[in-house]
Amino acid sequence: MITIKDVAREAEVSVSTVSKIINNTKRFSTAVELRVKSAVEKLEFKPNPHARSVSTGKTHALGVVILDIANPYYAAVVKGISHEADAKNHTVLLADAEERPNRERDLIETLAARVDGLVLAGSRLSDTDIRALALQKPIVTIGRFPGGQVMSVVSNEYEIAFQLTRHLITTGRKQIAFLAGPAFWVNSERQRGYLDALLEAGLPSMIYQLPSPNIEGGESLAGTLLMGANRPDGILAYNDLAAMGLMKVARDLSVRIPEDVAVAGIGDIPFAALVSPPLTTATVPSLEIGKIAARLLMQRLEGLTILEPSLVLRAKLCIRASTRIEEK
Amino acid sequence: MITIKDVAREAEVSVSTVSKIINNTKRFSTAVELRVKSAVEKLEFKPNPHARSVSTGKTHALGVVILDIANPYYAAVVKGISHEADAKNHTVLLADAEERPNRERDLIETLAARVDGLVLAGSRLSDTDIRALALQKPIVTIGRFPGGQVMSVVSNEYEIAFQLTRHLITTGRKQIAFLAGPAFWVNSERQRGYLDALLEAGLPSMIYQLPSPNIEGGESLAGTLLMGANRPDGILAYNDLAAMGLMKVARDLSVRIPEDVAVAGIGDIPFAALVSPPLTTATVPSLEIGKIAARLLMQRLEGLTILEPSLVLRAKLCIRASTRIEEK
DNA sequence: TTGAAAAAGAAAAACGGTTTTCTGTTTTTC
DNA sequence: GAAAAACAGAAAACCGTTTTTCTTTTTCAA
Repeated sequence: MITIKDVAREAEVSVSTVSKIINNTKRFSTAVELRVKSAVEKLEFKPNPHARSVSTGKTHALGVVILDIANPYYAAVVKGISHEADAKNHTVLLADAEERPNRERDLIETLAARVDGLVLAGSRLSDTDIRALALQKPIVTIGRFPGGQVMSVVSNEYEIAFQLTRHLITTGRKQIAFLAGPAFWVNSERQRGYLDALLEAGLPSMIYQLPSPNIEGGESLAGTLLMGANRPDGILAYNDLAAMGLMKVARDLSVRIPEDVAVAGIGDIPFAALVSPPLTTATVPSLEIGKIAARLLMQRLEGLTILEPSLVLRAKLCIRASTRIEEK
Repeated sequence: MITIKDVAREAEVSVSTVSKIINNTKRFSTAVELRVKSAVEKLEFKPNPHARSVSTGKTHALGVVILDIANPYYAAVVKGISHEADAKNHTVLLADAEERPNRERDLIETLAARVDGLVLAGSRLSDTDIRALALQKPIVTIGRFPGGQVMSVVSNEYEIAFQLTRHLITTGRKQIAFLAGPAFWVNSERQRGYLDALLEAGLPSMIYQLPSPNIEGGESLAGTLLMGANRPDGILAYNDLAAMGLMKVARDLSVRIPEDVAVAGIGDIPFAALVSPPLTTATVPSLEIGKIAARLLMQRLEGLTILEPSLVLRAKLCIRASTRIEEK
């Protein structure tokens, strides 16, 4: 390993001089500056980030804990975060919680020690836990609203669920089910939106709990739901994955979509447009959400006072064929 | 921040004693041991990993550079790596190269400084570059075969492409196109398999270059391919994403699958079973590939001589409706 | 009982950086 | 033309660990 000492020797200056020139924290004569820079070039010196961190207490890295890397929704969020972090010369370190709270806790702990701040992209921890973490290290959550020191970026969950449900009602559905995700903020809001839309129309509600908010979850619920006594004629799923899992089983069972059952998801992952029929959903600005989260975090790291520590970005309806019935 | 010094003070022992007890690198009297351990408990002391790394030169972390986090294929690979790393108490740090070689280079550089070894899950760098990197730090590639010091895990690409193509031929296809991915080992092998199968059957080959090996790539190629003068009646795509992108456009253009064109992908990502018709593909043991890659890397880190630095795992055909024609 | 070996634990050096302090030279300034 | 200020650069202290070295005590065999 080639260290700052080697550079100092090569350039015939002191170690401190090299350090200051590298970080240009002080100006030197052009002669010295040149010697140092060419020595750095020649030896291909890369400052050891660990040593740097020990010394400065900063890492210039952001940690991102993803709820589930297999959920394409988070892929876009991550790209948003990365782009913003790149722009400010921060490194992004990712970790996949695999929907397991204990694993998430471990990851946060190990990651926290290695970065300046954390983004929790879909957490399974309690609000209290997250608030406690935020006392140690700047944290921004995505899709959660823990309050306290925690900064948050979310979208208008209530509204889109309300609108999607209303859309289902508009197409003439009378028995609309909601496939609920894990009991956290996002789900509550979506569920509220769903319920309020039904209330408004005077329709009954049917809520089913997804065992997991993904393809398998949708699949596992589909059997009872589609073949049960009172099959719904409309379904709003917690997310696109669950909706798509359900649609697969529907196809296997020859339940027609949207004729027999209309299905809507939330998220608008790239695959939502690929299935047949294409999935009605809500387009969540995931890239933008990631960007804002990163921006918020880095502002906090720079010591700026965050004016709006909680931002709500707007998702929009995206009506596709899975709910559309041809005009009769 | 609470440091080892605080613990030493609290336990009324020297710093070195604390260090040695924590890493149990030396035995102490039970009295001292107890004092130190309860001090650690009480103060919730977590050793600073950076300081540790500076001192030991080890990080106990593996870096994983993913070609594209939006490609679900890699999600499974990452899970495989994580599980194996967990089992040996290693931290996994992920980074998303976004299919951009320059970005990949940067990521590798920053990550290399923070970890003990690297997994490149689908690289865009040249074999030479990768070999050069492997001289600095242990590297295992997935889906590449750079040789030199580089360890590799791949699957039987040639064979599955051959079999898929032969399958298309068996279903009566005469004009079979290959949508080629980036010009690296994986693609060459798949292409070879494709070509050899055609050769065997005495059929002509049609190779189209995907602008990018993902949904958009498949979509952008679909227009000319499906509406052009000599439309193929069978298509083997470099991967599932490209196949699915193409299928979407086909549906929009009312080209029937598999009646007009049979389509096959490679990878068997979870979504391949969800589209309509379900996609014929090759099931690549992605989880297992990740596990083996991690195992290989960690063995090398432990100084073990790697007996087989290059492993080939077997993928299997997965025939679904996108190529199947009902018996007439 | 002695005296060498072993044990227990503290002190100090090291890891690779950054930052503060210090020491000579040049420049200013009047 | 002398004192003060500014400048250039080196030296030393420090960050939080581990590891080596050193000192003091204890143990145990002869």
